[in-house]
Amino acid sequence: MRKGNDSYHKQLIASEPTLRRLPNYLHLLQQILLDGNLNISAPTIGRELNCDPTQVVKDLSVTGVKGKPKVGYNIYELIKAIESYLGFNKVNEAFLVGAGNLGKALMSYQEGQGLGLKILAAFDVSEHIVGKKCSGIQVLHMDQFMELSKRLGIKIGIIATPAEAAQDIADSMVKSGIRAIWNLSPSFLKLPNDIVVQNTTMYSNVAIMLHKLNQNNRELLNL
Amino acid sequence: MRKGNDSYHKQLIASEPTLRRLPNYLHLLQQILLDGNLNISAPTIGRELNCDPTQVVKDLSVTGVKGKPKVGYNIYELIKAIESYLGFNKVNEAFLVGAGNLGKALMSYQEGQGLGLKILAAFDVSEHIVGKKCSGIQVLHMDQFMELSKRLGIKIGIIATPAEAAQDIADSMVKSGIRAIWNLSPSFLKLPNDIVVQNTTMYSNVAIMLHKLNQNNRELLNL
DNA sequence: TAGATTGTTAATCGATTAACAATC
DNA sequence: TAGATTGTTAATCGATTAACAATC
Repeated sequence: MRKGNDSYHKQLIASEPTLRRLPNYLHLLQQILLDGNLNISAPTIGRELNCDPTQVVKDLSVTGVKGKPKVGYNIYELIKAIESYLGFNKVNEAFLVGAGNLGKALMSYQEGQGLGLKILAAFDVSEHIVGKKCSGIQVLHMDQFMELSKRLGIKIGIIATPAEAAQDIADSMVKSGIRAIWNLSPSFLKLPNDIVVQNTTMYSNVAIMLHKLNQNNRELLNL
Repeated sequence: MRKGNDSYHKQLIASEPTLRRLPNYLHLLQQILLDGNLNISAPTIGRELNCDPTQVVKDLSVTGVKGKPKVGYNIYELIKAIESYLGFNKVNEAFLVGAGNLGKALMSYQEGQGLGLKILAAFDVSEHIVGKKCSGIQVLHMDQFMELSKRLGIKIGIIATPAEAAQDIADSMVKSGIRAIWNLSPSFLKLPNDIVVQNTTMYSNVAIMLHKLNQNNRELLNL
């Protein structure tokens, strides 16, 4: 199976923690590249990102990029490899539902760094926002969602609505052929198993932070 | 050490995955309680949240709440215990810096479910927003941040600014006595080790979602 | 060459899952 | 009582860390 080809790299499956760290590396590398550097070593990355250098090496190994002892990794090559591994280099077209504050925030992200996603259009039901443009993205009425989504063959849906509306929207998304849903509403979606769902609730982050803070306080009090 | 007291529960340390799941349980329980139910079993929670019942049992055990075989847990008791465990029952006063779309989204969360945080004030530098109110929260100029933060003894800071401004703001926060920082900007902060930092970047979520989606596609193609 | 760094393999650590006794 | 469910203990699984040989 393609044994003779050195440049061939079997797609390794990264663990979720690794997957979560890869964008951090990517972000750092993009900055370092701007500074005019060509190579970077795992220990340097570790120092910058406050994590273990051997873990950096392990994480980066999933991309198939080989570093050189004493020199490190070629930054440009690494960036391209991570982008490719994460699918950030492809045009990942998505529809966004919910053009409130959170939806607008996502649309403005798009203008800057990009998120690996290309939001083709946003949908809402409020008269105040439908028909307007946010960060260059047209906001359409939700009525048009199903037809447009089907016609354009959209595979990724983003939900940034209040919790109550989320399940119905998710169902519509699945019906229209969407395969992956990024759910930023604080509701748990019931969906077929073959649909990829990524829940991003703000709550869990606060929970972890408060717990660490309380833990710290307890240690200070010697409990 | 307080051995005779049955109601005494030594504060167990939950793993980060557990901590991440607890708010999900909490959210479900709050809904179930509204439906008029009094008790809930781990298998039921598991079915609702699509996760393993034994894991639910293990996760809930950190709160110290005891369930009854065949009956399950008392929902109200469980809610109170999780809230208390996560520190959501206390008034966790916080200052928010950055009243753009993301900052506004956070402020509107506050009105609804609450996030376990009480945002006392928001700060920004833009004339367009300074002096206004968002979701009932006053937006002040960043110039006032340090003094007010010190005077009120604020311990939690939230950063929802562009990446460039984040490090300076974080430094100001530390200087003014803040002990925990929730960083929603896509930048890595360099801070003293005793400061609790919770980074929440949108990127990692997209990364995981795209990866799962591509993985799914690959499976469909039998690769 | 010497020393730093990669990259692999093994060891440890921790979380999840399974098994089962206790109990309502 | 019988059966469902808790809750603990053990087994498995997986991720991180450590050790070290390879190599530039």
